[in-house]
Amino acid sequence: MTTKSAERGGSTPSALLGVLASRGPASRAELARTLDVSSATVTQLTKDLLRAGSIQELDTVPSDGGRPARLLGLVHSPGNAIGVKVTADHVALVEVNADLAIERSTRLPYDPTRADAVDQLVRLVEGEVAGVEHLLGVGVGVPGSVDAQDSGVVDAHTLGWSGATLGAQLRARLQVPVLVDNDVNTLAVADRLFGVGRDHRDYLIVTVGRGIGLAMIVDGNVYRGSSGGVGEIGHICVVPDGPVCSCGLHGCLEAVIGDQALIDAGVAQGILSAGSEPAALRRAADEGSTAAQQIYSSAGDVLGRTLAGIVHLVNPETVVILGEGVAGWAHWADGFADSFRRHLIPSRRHVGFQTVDWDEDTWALGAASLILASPFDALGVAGTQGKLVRERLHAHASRSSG
Amino acid sequence: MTTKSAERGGSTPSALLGVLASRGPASRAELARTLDVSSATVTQLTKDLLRAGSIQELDTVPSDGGRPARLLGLVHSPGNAIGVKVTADHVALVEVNADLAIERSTRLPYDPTRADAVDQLVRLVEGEVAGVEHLLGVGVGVPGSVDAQDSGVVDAHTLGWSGATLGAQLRARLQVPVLVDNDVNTLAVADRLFGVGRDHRDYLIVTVGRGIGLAMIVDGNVYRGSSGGVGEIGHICVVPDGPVCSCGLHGCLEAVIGDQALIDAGVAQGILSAGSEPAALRRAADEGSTAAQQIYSSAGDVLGRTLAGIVHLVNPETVVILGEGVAGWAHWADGFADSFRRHLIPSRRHVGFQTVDWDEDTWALGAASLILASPFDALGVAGTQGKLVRERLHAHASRSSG
DNA sequence: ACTGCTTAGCTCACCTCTAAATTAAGTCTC
DNA sequence: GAGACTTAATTTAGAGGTGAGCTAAGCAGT
Repeated sequence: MTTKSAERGGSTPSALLGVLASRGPASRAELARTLDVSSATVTQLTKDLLRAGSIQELDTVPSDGGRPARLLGLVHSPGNAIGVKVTADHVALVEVNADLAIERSTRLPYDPTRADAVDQLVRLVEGEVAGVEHLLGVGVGVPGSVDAQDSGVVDAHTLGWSGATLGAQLRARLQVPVLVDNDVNTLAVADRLFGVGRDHRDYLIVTVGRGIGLAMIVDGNVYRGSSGGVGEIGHICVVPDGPVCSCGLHGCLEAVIGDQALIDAGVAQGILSAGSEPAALRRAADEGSTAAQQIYSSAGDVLGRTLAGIVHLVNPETVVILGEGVAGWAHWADGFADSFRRHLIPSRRHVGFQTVDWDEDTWALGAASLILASPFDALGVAGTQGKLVRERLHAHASRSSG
Repeated sequence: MTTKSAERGGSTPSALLGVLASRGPASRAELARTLDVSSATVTQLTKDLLRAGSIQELDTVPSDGGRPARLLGLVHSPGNAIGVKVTADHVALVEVNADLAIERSTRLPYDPTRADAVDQLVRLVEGEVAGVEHLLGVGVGVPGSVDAQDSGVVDAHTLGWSGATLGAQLRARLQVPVLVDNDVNTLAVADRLFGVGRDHRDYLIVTVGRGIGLAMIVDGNVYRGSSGGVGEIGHICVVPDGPVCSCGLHGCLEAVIGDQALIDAGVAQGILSAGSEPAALRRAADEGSTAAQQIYSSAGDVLGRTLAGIVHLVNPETVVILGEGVAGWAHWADGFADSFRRHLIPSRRHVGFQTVDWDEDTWALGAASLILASPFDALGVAGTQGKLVRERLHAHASRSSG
């Protein structure tokens, strides 16, 4: 019966700063269109921000038939954000500025199965946070489900974590805002802010690699479902009574086309030795091994069939494919494209898909974007911590001495 | 970047009337909780409505520790709604009052493949509308995708319609507000207002019968996707290279467990004659035919596996199963329940499912609920037509002579 | 009867944003 | 170079909602 979020708390001024920070100078009219508020509101808010010294008038852009626009820009950079991606064997950290440009990047070995794993992680992040000036906050991406971004309680099968109070412990020790979310969701947040998603309101992000993940963008926001568990497509059954999966079920998508499954297939065919890395299979395919190519293409076939079904279900505008696996996408592509089209009903054949360049920092960048997206969090997904980020944004932006 | 709907247009006073109409008298405090607005707002709005004569103070309910509440109720019934469900061979119509109680119900033969099919439909509805006093509007459910409730352009493969301007034509001739939506979506709207969905914000509606359909409720609202096409699960491929489907693809869910597929299986096993009705198979199973029971249970198995995958994807609180097919649910049940559980990862095993009693009027009731839900349409899904319904609601409620 | 507690409902100051009208500052056309 | 047109920005009145603090009206224990 009810639709409004309980406490949105006037996020518009922060959103205004956020746009200027992440996209550079803009005119008032542009801001009004981007933020979908009236130009009257923008006039009011910019007046306040000008008086506070947070923003300044810059050049006038040449007219194209009407009154020329006056660009507005930030006086100071509003500060940096730190992104942390946790995996089963390492932690990747990045420090980025307000437009998600990397200032520093680190990878550290990490064992999440230790009893004091969370404590250990806190220490690693602490080292990174030390000495960062004007830090807006820390974003964390984990391979598992998270109850809420601002509380940050993590259930992650692949890390062996259940009910880990990651958010609370980081917050307590770091004394900066901390947001935690599922790793694929963080990619979706980043993509929506800085990537393909700027032009879409309803679409899917799919990751291929060690696991197979998905994030769903609904009406412009990442949809988290009833308990933060949207997108567990790695455990959709695609081969009844198929190979056993790490989750205990049979024939899961991940057990059929995840990195390990592809390697196992390579070993079974005698083209890889046991314990090979995903890159080894890719090299084999690159070098012309038809067996390796066949493994990729039949994985592409399964993925295409599965995603076609998902497209029937959720009717996205497009599908964006990400993850370590895209490095070998050239080999997936044929099997995938054909299968995807072939399994779509005619009225959905227009739905496209695209891969996006991948880098080993991309996961951590996604995590950092949780912080950078807080100004735009009109639904209040980021809760108290998001509000803290917005306060810091204002404080940093209006600092009196540059 | 933007999240707000452009024009919500103060639906709260209408929502207040809507609650009183559909759920009966309530106290101000109850209204505030139900509508998720502050009690201050309710005081203001009820004051206006009391002055306008739309509502009146009724009994005082006994206290349970605090100040006793004064119930508020409508002075006049705000009027009736008409629901229309279109199928490939007939049209079902109901007239309901504000709490979805049936006042009249009709079924008429109908041929949607005729060139003047839409015109014909308009005439049928026109007959039903004539003489209805205080009509709030007409809701229509169609088996296909609809661009938007208030424009009502229909693409329906099973009816042979493509770009049919159903909404415009009905509106022009009937001179009352008309809302059109996919039939499964109309069930979801009804369920959310009057059924199981009152207690859920994120869940799924699944229909079994001639086709297999689904509706997704996201944050309390029916999600329509990028082009009104959410829920086409009938054409998810569940058996690679399986039987050919009416859509031209192979192994679609509908081609495997739709009514026709079950009948075909019965014919193949020699327990049904060609051209039998779904009820014939059900009777056979009722009477102990193990072949018939086997058909149902393996259909249940496929459905369970598919829905488990969907639960992994969208993380609903629960799944509600509806449709003509629930008449034979006792036979589906074993195969389904086992398969559904078995294909869920442990952390999702708590997700339940339930069937709801079905009646041949249920589809048309869903259609009618589009009208009754307009007062609660905070997102503006129902657009201009929804606003017209709200205006009528106010006009009827405050009419001076009862 | 008195105190404390709970829930219901009202008043009021205020906040956020909007629509409409107005002013500002350019380009284009003849 | 005078209007016509276009787009940018401001002003103003007001819609629609909130939160805090208040009063009202019951219950329960002493």
